[in-house]
Amino acid sequence: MLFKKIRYIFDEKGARNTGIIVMNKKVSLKDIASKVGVSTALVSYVLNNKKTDRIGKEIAGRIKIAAKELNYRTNQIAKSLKTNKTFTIGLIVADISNPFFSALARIIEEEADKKNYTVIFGSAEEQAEKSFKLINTLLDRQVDGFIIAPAENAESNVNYLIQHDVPFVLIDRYFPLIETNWVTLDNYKASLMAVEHLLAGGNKRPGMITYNTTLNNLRERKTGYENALRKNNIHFEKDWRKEILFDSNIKSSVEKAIDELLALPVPIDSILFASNILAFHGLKYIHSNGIKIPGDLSIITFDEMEASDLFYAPLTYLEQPVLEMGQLATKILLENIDMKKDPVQIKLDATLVVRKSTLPILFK
Amino acid sequence: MLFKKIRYIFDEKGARNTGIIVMNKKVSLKDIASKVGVSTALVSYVLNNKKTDRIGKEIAGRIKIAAKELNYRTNQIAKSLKTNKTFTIGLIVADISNPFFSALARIIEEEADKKNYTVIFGSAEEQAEKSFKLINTLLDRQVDGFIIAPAENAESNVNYLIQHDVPFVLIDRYFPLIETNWVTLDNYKASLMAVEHLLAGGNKRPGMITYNTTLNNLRERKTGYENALRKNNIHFEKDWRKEILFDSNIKSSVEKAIDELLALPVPIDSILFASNILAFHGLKYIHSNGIKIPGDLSIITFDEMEASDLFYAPLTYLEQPVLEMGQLATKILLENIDMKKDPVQIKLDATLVVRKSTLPILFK
DNA sequence: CTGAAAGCGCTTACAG
DNA sequence: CTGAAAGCGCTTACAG
Repeated sequence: MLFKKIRYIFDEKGARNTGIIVMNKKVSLKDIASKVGVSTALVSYVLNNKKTDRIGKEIAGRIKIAAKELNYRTNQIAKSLKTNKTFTIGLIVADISNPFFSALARIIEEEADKKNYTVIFGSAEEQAEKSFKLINTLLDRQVDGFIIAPAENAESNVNYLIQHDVPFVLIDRYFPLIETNWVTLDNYKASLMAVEHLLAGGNKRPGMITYNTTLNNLRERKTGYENALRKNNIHFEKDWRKEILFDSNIKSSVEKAIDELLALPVPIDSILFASNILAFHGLKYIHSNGIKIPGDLSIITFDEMEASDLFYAPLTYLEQPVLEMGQLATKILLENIDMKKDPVQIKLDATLVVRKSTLPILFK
Repeated sequence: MLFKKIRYIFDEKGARNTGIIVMNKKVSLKDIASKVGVSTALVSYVLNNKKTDRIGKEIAGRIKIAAKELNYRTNQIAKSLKTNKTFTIGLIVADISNPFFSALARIIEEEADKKNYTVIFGSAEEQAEKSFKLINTLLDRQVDGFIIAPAENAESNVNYLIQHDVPFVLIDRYFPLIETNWVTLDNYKASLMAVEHLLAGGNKRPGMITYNTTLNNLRERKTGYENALRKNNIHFEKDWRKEILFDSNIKSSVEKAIDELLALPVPIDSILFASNILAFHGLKYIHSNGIKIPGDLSIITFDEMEASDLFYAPLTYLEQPVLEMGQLATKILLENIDMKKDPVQIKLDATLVVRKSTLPILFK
């Protein structure tokens, strides 16, 4: 990756002297300095617009011209070594190919770029050990900070960052006991809203399909569901809620869960899915079993479900403010990189997008 | 991002001398060297497993222990400056949040990680200028090479990389006149196969909806379509093919295209969509107009269309071998980083996944 | 078997 | 207004 470059040797007056072909060499400050006949220090000052008041206009002009002529590009690695700053942030999510995370990645990339930061990413697959490995790999590369969607049981990772004074912002999930920056959805509120929407539509026995995890975002979705029932004087039967293991075969687990929910002595009449992936598999199964939505079953889910636009009953869903989430996380991180600040903790509201899958019973 | 670290001063024998608290300092080779009482050179050799035969076992052991005790982590920036190698690759695609590209990103990340490479990404939004800017930003950061899905008219970007001797592999698209590494789908063959599938099902007038672009992957899809008609003695009417502008409102452009295809004196009886995005919008519109698939219209599309699993007529599609594509591109790139090689050009076959949307007319 | 020294390409405190 | 020099944290050719 070396530049083939013709470098000329110049005398003090800048007149071309000899043409010597130097292969595989990028042009450095030194090349500019020797072309113009000044020190590298001066070149550095001029190109970085520092001490502008103290440097002769004429010489500054000549330096800039020479830099352009030689097609100079600063070696950020060298600069980083000296300044101890890489203008790079590490993004660690569960899986970059998950639509939610890739949407976030895109937004973070754009926000970062505005401030001349670059993004390195890694997928930790919901595994704390993988995440720890990634953190260290990226720290070795001297990233200035992290945006992380932490895995279950990754408290130690987060504490590691705190101990080492590394700026970071958690996204999507956080650990209630650890005082740090995070930006997430108000999952409790969203879930409560979802279930109350089901109840308002005339449903009496809402079920829930979620993951079996201690991740607080999903725990809050469970609590929201429970409290919505309580508030509405509906006794919560624990058989109404099914929890899927992260590392199980999601498809068959969801199918089994639905079978069980519908085989109850008094079956549930509606389902809240805790994620689009769960909803996708659930919907396919429900549909293939000839169960009518919303007639037999009302359905609501977290996360946008574009896939259901083509379904006869497009799904009602809780839309996450991904744009705001990504922008805020990046903003908070970059501020913390510039200067250590007090932790900022932000819960954003979901938007309930009502569609056919929760049509009230009256109109079914 | 500095490590708070307690550093001790040791005498030549390695016995702890004084405890001085040094804040915000990462441990360096020098710290290990002074702890063990050897030169940094020796420490470097030991930790990199170089010249192992020449270094005393005992001293090597002490160095390794000290490194572990001090929690040493090598500063890759410093190493990169010296070795002129960053173990970083740049990934430039149109949009990282596009499922096709985020799937590729995930695979590339994994392949790269196996060889201790890290990935920086950027979205060029199908704009050659944005792509050029990204290339330079990442070059400044001394990436070792690139994987790029080049934008239309980005030949100059590619030539720039060639001139500067930067290793890279094009993915998804390439420029026929530029001799370089690339991995793409055999778009011509895939398109031919798709149209012949439509014809074999009894369709007589297949239409096509694609983008108006000179990108060769999409051009090949056009040629494949034309040649399939020719091979089967069907006269190609140019009104059968509609081309959407990249920067138009995709949804309304697709709707207009479908209106026109169906308003022909003798309307088309089937449609090949050149991408999942086109198909998604097309399908929604077709469905909302009460047109039956495959009864009134057979549909086939490029790219997986998970979304249509829930549709009453799941789409027949041409599946791209994303895994193979990502792995090959990464492999070729890393080989080229290690040593300059002759260009490798690979076309991979699509898999035709037949589903209900192209049920033969006999069975409609 | 081991170390002193130079150097990667920058920045910047300091001296003039 | 300008430059010489040190130093960021590594690697490695060279000398012993």
